[in-house]
Amino acid sequence: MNAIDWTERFKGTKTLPRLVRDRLLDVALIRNHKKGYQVFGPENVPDSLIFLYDGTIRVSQTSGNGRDIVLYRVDAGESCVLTTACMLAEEAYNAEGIAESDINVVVLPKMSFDRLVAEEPAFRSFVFAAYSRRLIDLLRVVDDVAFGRIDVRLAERLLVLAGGDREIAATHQEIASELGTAREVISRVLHDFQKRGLIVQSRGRITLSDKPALRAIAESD
Amino acid sequence: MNAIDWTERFKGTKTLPRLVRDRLLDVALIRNHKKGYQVFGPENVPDSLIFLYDGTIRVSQTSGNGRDIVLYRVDAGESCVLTTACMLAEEAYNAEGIAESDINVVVLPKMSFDRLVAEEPAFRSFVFAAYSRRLIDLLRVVDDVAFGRIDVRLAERLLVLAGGDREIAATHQEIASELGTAREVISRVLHDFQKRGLIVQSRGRITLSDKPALRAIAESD
DNA sequence: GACCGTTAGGTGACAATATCACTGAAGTGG
DNA sequence: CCACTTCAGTGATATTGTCACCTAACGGTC
Repeated sequence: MNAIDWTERFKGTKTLPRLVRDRLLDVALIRNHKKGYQVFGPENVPDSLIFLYDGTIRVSQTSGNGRDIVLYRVDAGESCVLTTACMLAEEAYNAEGIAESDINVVVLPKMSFDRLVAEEPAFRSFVFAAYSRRLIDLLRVVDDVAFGRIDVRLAERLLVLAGGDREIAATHQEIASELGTAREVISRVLHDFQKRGLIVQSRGRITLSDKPALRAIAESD
Repeated sequence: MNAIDWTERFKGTKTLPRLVRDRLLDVALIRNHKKGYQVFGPENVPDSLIFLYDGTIRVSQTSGNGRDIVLYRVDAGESCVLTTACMLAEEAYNAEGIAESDINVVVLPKMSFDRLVAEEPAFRSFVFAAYSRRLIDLLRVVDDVAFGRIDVRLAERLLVLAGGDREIAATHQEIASELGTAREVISRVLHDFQKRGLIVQSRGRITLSDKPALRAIAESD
């Protein structure tokens, strides 16, 4: 028996009968990983299903030459369905999931997962919702990359990264990897934002001094 | 009882017990649509699951100003899982599925679908495989758009569109919509291909006269 | 503090792609 | 033949990406 009842944490498990939940607590493992750990990747295809109990996982795609783009983030309470896709993929792909903070994950063996999907409607719709959510996320990424302007996308991402705060601790390179572009491009646009008084920069740090203006830019599409 | 046994056509249904298949034939509808019909779209979210018996569906995304990009194609024998994602989506999205030829689809009510997923492992893995396939497809699109060169992508797409044939009946605008770029860009690259003797153009028609060379360009990544 | 290596960021030149505004050429239906 | 529409070509310009190189800031060490 585990110390914590993680079944409380997930939409797909918290409404299940006590008996089923106890069985789950029995067969699932809880794992702790440090920030920076690769949860999955091309060379590291897990054979179990992963539920994120605590922390954030950043899922990104890497190009041949060193450029990256962030596809989406998995937050606490969500499952990481791309791993299941990876299992089934015969084609090459190059997405990877990196722990963006220290994380706690619940690892559910494939067999238990299968049984749960079969027997529990609530869990089933949880899983389908997770898949759908990711599909929609990817649609958004495609739209942004194919049709979006870089200043609009940057303003938007700055606001997301800052969250409720005014400060972001990130290098230009890291932000470029968020948006799938080159560092120089980010440097120039940030420089422009600074000249217009929207942000203040120091090494490895950006302060959003005019969030409303950034929001106006982000929403100009 | 339907005239044709469509359950023979799909990986997820052809291995099912006769009894289950007969039940399916009973509850599902077969619909015929003309080329150009919108199978689903932002204004047209179906509440049933769709299986493509015959033909091809082109799934594309539309930007604010008239640009498009093709996300993937649904071929005969596959299911169209994006519709299920659309049902669950609370956010706005702008993907649509258009019949690229006359099509026959099997429309399965959501309830029957649910029951089938619950009761039949073979059907369940068929559905999960379909989701995974689309996720992987979208990863590829993101990769291409974010990191790919336009001449490489065009060469690749020309070969796909031609299939076993040497000729393609498509305007520059249509090809631009495949790749999510502007007509002028396609015109210029095609012009270049023609000067290099790789293709011959006439109005609304492209002949691939040197496929090996195109393949070499397509694979130069 | 002085020294040194590393990383973050700035910048100019140029290439690739996108946008805009226009042109003419090729089909279509009267 | 003549309008009319659709398709394709092209120059000018804007945006974004690439390359080469530089300087500034930081972190250790002595």
